[in-house]
Amino acid sequence: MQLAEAKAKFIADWGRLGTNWGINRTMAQIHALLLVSPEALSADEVMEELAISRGNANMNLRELIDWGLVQKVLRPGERKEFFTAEKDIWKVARQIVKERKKRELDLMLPVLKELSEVEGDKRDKGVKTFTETINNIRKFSEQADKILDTMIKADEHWFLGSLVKLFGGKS
Amino acid sequence: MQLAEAKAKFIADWGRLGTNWGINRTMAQIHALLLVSPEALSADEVMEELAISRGNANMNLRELIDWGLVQKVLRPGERKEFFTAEKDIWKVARQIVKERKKRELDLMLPVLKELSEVEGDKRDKGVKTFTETINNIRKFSEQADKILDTMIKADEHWFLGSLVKLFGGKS
DNA sequence: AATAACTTTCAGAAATATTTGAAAGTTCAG
DNA sequence: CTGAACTTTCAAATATTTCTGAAAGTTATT
Repeated sequence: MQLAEAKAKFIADWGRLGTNWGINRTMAQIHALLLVSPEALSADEVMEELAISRGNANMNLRELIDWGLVQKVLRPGERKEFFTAEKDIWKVARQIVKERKKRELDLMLPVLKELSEVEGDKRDKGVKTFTETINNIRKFSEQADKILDTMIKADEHWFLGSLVKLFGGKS
Repeated sequence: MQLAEAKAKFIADWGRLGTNWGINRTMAQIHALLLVSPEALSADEVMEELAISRGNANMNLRELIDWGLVQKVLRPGERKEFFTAEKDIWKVARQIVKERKKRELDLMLPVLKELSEVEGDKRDKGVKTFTETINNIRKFSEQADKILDTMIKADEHWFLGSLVKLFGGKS
């Protein structure tokens, strides 16, 4: 397969994958494009490569920067802004975990606490099942919270090393 | 908070969460409803509680069964089918991991292999960056693949026990 | 202060995903 | 077999999300 074709396939697949995970297709595609670009690209280059509008490119680049996956690069003497993506996949994964945790798990924990305090007779089956389920989810979430915090802070070598040791290095 | 209100909040929040992860809102809401229902519910009860159509209820219940998160229950002497959700959150999480892995990671790995074999001069910067990035993603994915397989097979106690030991039990 | 070179915004248009509901299909008791 | 009680299907309607592009905003230069 030639580079151009491979690149197009990667961008399309990364976009499809994003869609399945609640990330908009274009945002994932821009990310894919920058991941495989040796140099930082301008908004115009992104627009051109992906055949999208200026507004769309701008909005999704901003979102990617927000997620900490892309950075602006300024070239001395040029007005234009260029964009480049972090290429170390371990760092990318950690950043995504960090952001999703912040946007979802951290918001969910207080809600679960509140829900676990529902009023009512504990001998009532409805109340009992509700409370038990919520408490289970809560316990699970709190454990996830700790583990993810550790992962966010961890260095790749240490983290994967530990897991591989834990789970056995050989498949 | 009273049970009815708490239930409604949980269903709404679980639905919103699903949306962020590429799962359709109604499917997540049905799942939430069944998670907190002491008894299995009929399609009619689900329709009524969530104010959705018969077709919608049927399709999303089927999807949940497909994902292994919900089971049909037949009551002796009744024609109607009832639906119940697995309530052990660890099992639920494991099941979701298992299915998503099957639907996404397992399909992605061969694609990454193919992409990593792109033709072209390795001294070309474009080819070099592409190959390196793909190989990085591939290595990462293969490691994830192993770890997830272990998790899928693991028993809760052993798995979380190991992680907690690894990451330190106290926050 | 005027202009050029950019970036950002946002209302309306377009694309995508989800839902409805009525008809068709199935199963079973009589 | 027939009809009642259900479940499934799917084309059309609706809702939601995303995208466009022109106008407004910004910044640097002369």
